[in-house]
Amino acid sequence: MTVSRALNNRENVDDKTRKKVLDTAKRLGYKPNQIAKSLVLNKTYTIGVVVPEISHSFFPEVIRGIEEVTYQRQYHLILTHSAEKQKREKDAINTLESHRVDGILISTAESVKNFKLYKELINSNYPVVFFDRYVEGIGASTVGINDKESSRQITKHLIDHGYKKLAHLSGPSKVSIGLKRLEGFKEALKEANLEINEELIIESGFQESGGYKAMNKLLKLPKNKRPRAVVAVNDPAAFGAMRAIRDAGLNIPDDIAIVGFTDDIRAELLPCPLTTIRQPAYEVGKKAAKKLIDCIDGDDTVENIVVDTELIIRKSCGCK
Amino acid sequence: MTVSRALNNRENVDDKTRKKVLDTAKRLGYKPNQIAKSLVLNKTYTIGVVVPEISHSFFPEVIRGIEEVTYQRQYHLILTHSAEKQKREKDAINTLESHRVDGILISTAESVKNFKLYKELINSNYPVVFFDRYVEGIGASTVGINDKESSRQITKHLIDHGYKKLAHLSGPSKVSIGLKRLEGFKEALKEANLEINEELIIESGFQESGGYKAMNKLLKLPKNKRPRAVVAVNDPAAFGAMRAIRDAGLNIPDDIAIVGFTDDIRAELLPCPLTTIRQPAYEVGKKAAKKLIDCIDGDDTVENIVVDTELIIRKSCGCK
DNA sequence: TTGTACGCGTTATCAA
DNA sequence: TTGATAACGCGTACAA
Repeated sequence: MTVSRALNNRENVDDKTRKKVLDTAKRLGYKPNQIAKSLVLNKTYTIGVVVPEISHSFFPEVIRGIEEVTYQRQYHLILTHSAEKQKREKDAINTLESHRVDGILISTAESVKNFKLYKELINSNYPVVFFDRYVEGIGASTVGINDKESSRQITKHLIDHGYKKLAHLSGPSKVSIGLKRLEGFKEALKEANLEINEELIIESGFQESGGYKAMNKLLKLPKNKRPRAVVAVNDPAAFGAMRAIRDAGLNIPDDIAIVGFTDDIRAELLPCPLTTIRQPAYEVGKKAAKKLIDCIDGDDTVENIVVDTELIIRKSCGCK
Repeated sequence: MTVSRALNNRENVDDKTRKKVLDTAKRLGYKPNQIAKSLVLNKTYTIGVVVPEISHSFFPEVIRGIEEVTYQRQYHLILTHSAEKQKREKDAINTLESHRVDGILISTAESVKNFKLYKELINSNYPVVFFDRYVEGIGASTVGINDKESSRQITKHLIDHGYKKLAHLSGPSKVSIGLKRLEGFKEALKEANLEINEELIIESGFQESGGYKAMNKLLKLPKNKRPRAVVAVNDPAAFGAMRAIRDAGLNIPDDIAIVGFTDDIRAELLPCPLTTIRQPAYEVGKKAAKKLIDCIDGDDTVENIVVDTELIIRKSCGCK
């Protein structure tokens, strides 16, 4: 016990004893066993992170933000990856619980169809914060952007520059950010008194391959029905769509204009740089981690934290 | 004890008892406590990863590879980030030890000046595998590429196309891959009987900013001493250098040719696509994780695993 | 200031 | 097949 006190810099230890303990600890290469500590304190100083993908742009930046905060606040990070699969996400959450992480940060996988697991987690008082792809109204805080408003804004940008026939490549039907972006798209059309043509709203999902396929469907429409401009749910989907447009021998933006969402690192480097919405990934990571650790420390207010986005105008929209 | 046996699917439990246990466990929402398990078994099924950066390209892919293997083999991942700082790397390793991870994967930070900490780790029989930025000859396995040979190859490519005055933007002087790439560069010059001009070898480090600064130094040389082609230690350094060249009003590759190393996702998208060496990041991650888990499982052979690279010829070298 | 007893949740071991 | 006991390494509570 005296050893424990000495190692933890408590007051009530004789200086000589303390020195002896510390010297011996050093000599023997003693390393405190965090596992035993966790067991007795019922606290691991570890948080779990579940990301749906580890691609090249958005999520690594978010993770960097999370890591920054956890490092500062002396927490650690168990990283899991759902690969957009519901089963893997479930496995991840279960093992994070088993490892008794103090809280969990989640960005939902594309294929998640119901929120029972999340609800159970939250109802059992497990601290959970969603980031980017969130589920609202089930009692957990969220950190994200204003998807609807940002989507409305970028759609309006196209409309303001005279485009009238707009298509939308939408996200998976169950994922919040996809739905909100779709809403924003529709709202912008309504505000401009443009007809909403369901034929021009195609589910692409979040991946490049889906964007490619979805765009090809649009390109198969008779010429007079084809869209003049496309709002993609995110940048990867836009990249796929751009490839489809180019493969069809058409020009961006002269034949078809297109905009994305994310500001992927590749967006500005493309042959025709992509107009998009910049999401501050690093900020999202930091705020999510902060909120989670606050929750762990007893903050039980549920917040929906919104970080600001920025419309980045490049060439693909043909407005510049 | 019977409960433990039932939950762990052991043989010697009566079927009725087992059913009762499982039902009750479910009803109570029982989740095994991995922490307690770890304490008694002295095994956490967790590995620690130390990366020097979480940028947009190489390391996220490596991590994806690591995650794939750990998921399959039922391990978990504690991710730490040294941000290229020696102190943070040290903190990371210490806390990973305290968390009793079963093994550690390390890619060394740029600023690490001595290997004492690594040696202690390895000498205390802690399973350690280095990946990408490795330290050889201290008893740990490594997974990387043949840096020297790849560097020699890409340098030779430039020489074969007639360039005679070559510069090198080198990595930090203490990091293995930087040194090896420098060696490869020199070797290619020697083989071609070209003079090695130390004035044209400048330390840029691994970051874009360093590449920019280093290139500016080269550009300040009198015109007749300036290099005609530049071999950068990696792609980010090359990106910085390209910016410096463009800022000086010069053309790539007509005034100065340049090549990189990594095949960062941005390399092919640049206005002048970058000739580079492709490193199979995902493979590196998988092989490193596999080797580490093998070590944990008792494999005590020290291997230096080399994964193949590929020379990717684009426009920046002016050879195509 | 120092030390003793106990408990965290689990498994191994050995006895019933 | 089931159960009792001890142990993993640590911190809390209390006693000396």
